[in-house]
Amino acid sequence: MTANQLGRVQLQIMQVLWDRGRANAREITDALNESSEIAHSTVQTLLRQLEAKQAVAHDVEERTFVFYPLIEEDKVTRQATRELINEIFDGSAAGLVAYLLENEKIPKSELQQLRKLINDE
Amino acid sequence: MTANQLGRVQLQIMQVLWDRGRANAREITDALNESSEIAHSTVQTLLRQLEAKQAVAHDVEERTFVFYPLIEEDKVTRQATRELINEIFDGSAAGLVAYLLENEKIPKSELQQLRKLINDE
DNA sequence: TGAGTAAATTGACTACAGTAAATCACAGCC
DNA sequence: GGCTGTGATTTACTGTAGTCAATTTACTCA
Repeated sequence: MTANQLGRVQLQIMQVLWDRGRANAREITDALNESSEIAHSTVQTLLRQLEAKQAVAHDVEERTFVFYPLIEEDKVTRQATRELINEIFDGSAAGLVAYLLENEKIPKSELQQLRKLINDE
Repeated sequence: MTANQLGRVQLQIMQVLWDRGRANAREITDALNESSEIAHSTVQTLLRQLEAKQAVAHDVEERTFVFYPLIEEDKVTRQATRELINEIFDGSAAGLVAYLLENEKIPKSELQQLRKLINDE
């Protein structure tokens, strides 16, 4: 199956879980509500969807569900990045790097670190 | 709202148009069929959707529609890249660059050019 | 034992991408 | 004038994300 493709809000939920390791639905709703309004039942629906695609699982503790991630953040990062490279940058990671250097303003301090990185390659 | 957000196949259609400047539905279908099977009527449906969201427009020539892009490739590139940075890399373009340098094998020859780029910054 | 509460479950709806068959319209041909 | 092929239009269906309200379930405590 096309298992791990996440929607916008689904991804936000995963990020809460990656962050905390485990959390119940209420905690996730509260966390998401810090950036934008979302109903608790919506979060629960999305948790189900995530469970259906085996992105998360849950234990029962004190009769509430405590969710935890099954897929790794790194895998999602890699996959999302790859998708951008393939669909937009014609498969060239270097093309994306060049684009970023030319078009995104990167703070001096971070540029310094990147310079180090690239010279070590 | 989600105005200019393109689906997977919609993007492929746009790429054909950016490439050629203009093309009729048949030509687009043929181009897409080089990589994977897709019915002509599907392409036509998607062209309508693209027209509805004002991503393309058409002229009539010899009673067939000749489509051309209304949105610029650059805008889509920028927007897709920004989305990745914001959703996955916590808003940090430098973070994405670092990730790419560390995780994507970039050919030596291209690394050389990137080095030049980054040192000019 | 019954009220209150918190969580889970159910059900319903919108929106959109992708899929494509069926049908319509017309121009050129025999 | 009817036939055929091409392209446009119509219609229709699936799947999935996101949205929630309403209902059910389960437990606590007064």
